[in-house]
Amino acid sequence: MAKDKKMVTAITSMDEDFAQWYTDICKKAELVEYTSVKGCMVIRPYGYAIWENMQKILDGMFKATGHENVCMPMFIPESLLQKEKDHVEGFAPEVAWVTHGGNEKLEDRLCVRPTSETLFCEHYSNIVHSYRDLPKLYNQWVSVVRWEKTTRPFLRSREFLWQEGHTIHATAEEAIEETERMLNVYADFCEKDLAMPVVKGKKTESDKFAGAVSTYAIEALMHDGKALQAGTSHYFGDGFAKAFDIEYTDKDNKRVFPHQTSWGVTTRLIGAVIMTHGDDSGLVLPPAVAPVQAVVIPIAQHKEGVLEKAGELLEALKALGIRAKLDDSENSPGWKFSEYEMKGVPVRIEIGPRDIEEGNCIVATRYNGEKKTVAIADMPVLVKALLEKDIPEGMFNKAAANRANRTYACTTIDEINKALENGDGFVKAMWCGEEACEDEVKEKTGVGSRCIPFDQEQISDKCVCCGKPAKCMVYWGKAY
RNA sequence: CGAGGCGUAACUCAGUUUGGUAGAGUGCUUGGUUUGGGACCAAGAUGCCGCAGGUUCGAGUCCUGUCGCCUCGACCA
Repeated sequence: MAKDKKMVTAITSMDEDFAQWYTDICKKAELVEYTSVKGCMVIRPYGYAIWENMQKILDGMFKATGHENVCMPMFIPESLLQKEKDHVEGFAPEVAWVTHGGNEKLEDRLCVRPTSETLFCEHYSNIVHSYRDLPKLYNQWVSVVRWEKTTRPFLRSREFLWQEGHTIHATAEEAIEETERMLNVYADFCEKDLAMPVVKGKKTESDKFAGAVSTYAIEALMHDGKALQAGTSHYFGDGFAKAFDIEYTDKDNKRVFPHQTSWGVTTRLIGAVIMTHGDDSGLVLPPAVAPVQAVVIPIAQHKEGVLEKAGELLEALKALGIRAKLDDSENSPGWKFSEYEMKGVPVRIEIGPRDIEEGNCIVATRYNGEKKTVAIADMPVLVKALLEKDIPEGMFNKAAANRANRTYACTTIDEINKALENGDGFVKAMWCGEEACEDEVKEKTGVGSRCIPFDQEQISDKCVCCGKPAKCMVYWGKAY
């Protein structure tokens, strides 16, 4: 039976087992393949193409805001890693140490970079001497290694690809401005290009990056109601400069410590896209990062004229700058429909003998399953409009609606627990600012603080935990 | 690091209880018929049963050890 066959090949439904659904998509959409090293995966061409598209857009945004790309070494000497106390304490447990061949005996052990603040600092101490040398607005696209205990494709791997921006400024004001600017760049990218709504905010003290004065983050809510940190931006003050002896001479010939920032996003964004937009038929990609934006599927392609017409449609799409593909393989049309749905291709165009006779084709949009008949002559322009406007907006609104349904404003611990009976989600609740209350909320409800959003609301005037006067509203949630 | 699960064909797995010639479906190759939601028929190829010891006439199956992977928790991009 055809029905049984479909059961065999279908992915696990997201309601049944969200984690399994996620891994099924990663494998079936040919994004990743496991390797013999735990937590280290092959990012396959289709998955890597998504990352390349993300890189291209983000890199353009970085360049537009004055940043330059550099490349630091992969290895960090232990002595260098240890210069900033909080930083090393945060990262030491998960660094990978290098053993090497040959006779060379290293007094100073080397680790593989878990992040590159220390390398940038060492470099800055060599090249920053005068206020004329500032600012330096650097970024690098590399991989880093953190020896995580449990791993999942894209969400937590031991080696992952990212970009890390590291900037150094004459004043605190400039550095703080930079920190906020880059958080906004990330938020814009997520919302416009990934169609993924995010909450911008500040991390609590306990959740700060190791060595930072303050950490900002964008938080997104996944389809299952769990929160995912999609990007971070840190303000370091002059702490690293002091630890690494970075000093410059200002206009008044005084020795001054500069102020630094760092900010990053990773291939985790691919995981975020999967878990924000995906459905039981597979991946759903936002057009901006989809390796294939439109796929043309010929029906009864052996019949006279069908492949030729399909080829014309392909060329018409390409002429408008659309990343289009024609699948003229021998697989059945039904197989192709399922295949490109699994791969999340935003738009599908069907063309068969019947359509050709009528001068039409069928345009199907992935995220909402809509199919409509369109005159062949109008198709390319229509598809372009779909890709640029209707689909990203529709996807964003769908994700935003899901988040709204799963966002609960609560004034007491009991209310939080009651709200979470409907399923995981964001909890908006007031906080007094004490770490003890932060911990207690997590212990009693399972949700931890995600961030203190810039857009504050007055849910009540009392802390959700201790009832004392509240300082701010916090977004709480279960984290990935 | 704690708890659970799993390692047999490219993939998903059966076979392990009770030791006796290595199995199925999918996929792959070839030929033909098909094509508007994972098509059909026919013929074919594919195995260090994770690895190492042990018990035995004989081990995928029993014993010991080991390595790896997955999921869930705690920690983290």
